[in-house]
Amino acid sequence: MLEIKFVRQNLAAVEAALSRRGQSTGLAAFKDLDARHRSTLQEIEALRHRRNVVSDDIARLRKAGTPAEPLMEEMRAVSARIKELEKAQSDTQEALSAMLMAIPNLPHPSVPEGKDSSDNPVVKTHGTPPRFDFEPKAHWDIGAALQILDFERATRITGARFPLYFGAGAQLERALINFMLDVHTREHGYQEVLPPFVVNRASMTATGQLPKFEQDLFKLEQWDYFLIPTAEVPVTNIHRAEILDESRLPLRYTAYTPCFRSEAGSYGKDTRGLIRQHQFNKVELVNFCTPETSYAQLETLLSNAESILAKLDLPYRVVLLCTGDMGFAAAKTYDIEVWMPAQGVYREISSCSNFEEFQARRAEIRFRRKGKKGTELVHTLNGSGLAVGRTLAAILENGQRADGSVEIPEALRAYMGGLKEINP
RNA sequence: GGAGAGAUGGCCGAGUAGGUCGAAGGCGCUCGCCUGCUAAGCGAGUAUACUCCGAAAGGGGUAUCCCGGGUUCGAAUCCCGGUCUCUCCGCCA
Repeated sequence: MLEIKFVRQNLAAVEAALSRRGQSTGLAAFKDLDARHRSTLQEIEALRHRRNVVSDDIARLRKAGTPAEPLMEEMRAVSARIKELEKAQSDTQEALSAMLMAIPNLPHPSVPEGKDSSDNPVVKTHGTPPRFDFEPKAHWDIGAALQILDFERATRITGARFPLYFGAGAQLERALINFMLDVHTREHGYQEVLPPFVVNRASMTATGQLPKFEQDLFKLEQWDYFLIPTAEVPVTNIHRAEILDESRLPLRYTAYTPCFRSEAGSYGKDTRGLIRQHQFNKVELVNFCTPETSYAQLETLLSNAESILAKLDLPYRVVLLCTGDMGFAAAKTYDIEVWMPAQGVYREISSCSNFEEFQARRAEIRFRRKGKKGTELVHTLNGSGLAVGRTLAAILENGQRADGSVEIPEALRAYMGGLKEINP
């Protein structure tokens, strides 16, 4: 959420920035609504002041034994008027906040203008795609042949787009989770957390999934609770409504969770394999820091996520998302894309974003500087480190051999009981 | 699922025959003094948000004692609803 004062004072700039995102702003009514809200507020507050003063007078009169009926009579009218104004005020307030909640974050100046993913510049390429002297297979075919992935049976258990792993596949997924958590905690200094996988509406609102994107979420029947689409939600909300001490920043967490996404509107896309599932595993990195350090932290976060791919010897590249491709809450986002040989493309495997104050304002996560009065909002960042299912898919495709076996990256072998390859 | 208790400032914790309570006291923290060696003592200060005035420094106002309603001239204090926490019973990995 943007600050209402900022929107008020920079309405034209906000609209311009939003049009860079390819959004129609719908801010036409803002100015009027905001003005009405503030003038009514002043009126209400003046009346309340009058009431407070007179109430004290009444108390004094009564103590002195003087009748106060006339004043009480007057205050009856004042209170009725206040109630009337408050009712009107709550309507404008609601409209105003709905409007604010619907405004996406402003892109950072370093974010290139563009309309979709084809406009994202590649900022880095790492490793070389492997060369095969045979036609590389897609990971779903490899997985099926090795009997470690079984999407057909998964549909029996649940429905389309749920994964089912067996044997070395299940073990590999688990190995990846442990490997990623170990690297981030031991080498990068993150604190591991294991949060709830189900969260309430306030948490979803704080990180920006609600109110706009409810259709993308799985909602529990009978409860106003949701399955998390990413660990970002529960982990960012750890500190909701807190005022942190500056000395604790940056606060960095890593968390493994399953993620649940309804993938509304994605029918027909990536219908096969592990790329787009309703449930998948992810290790997430979350960072709370001071405003002046957040862009340096973003670079660190990105390199922390990249290091996993580097250690696994998977070729990847980093792209900078353009204005039209960024998520709702982000000010700047890098995507890491891993090489998928069967399709011959780089596929997103991590998304690392700086949200600046956007989430912190909704979540009321502030900090106090040493020796300074007042509070400031923290900046929040997060990134996948990494999406586990997609990493497994990349390992299968990049490590495949002509005989149908798959080589396990060296860094993972210790997590696989020394296993070097998965054989049919 | 059944029965009961409770939710006050960074923390602990007073405060109910409704008014002078944004809220005692303690702890913590900040600044100063004293003292001098890693202690104690003394003094002062120490919530958040919104809004108005002001170039600023700063000042005024409103709201907030879990949340939402209600009663009342006036509510931290009374009434209703909700949420959460704790205890006991039941059930359960």
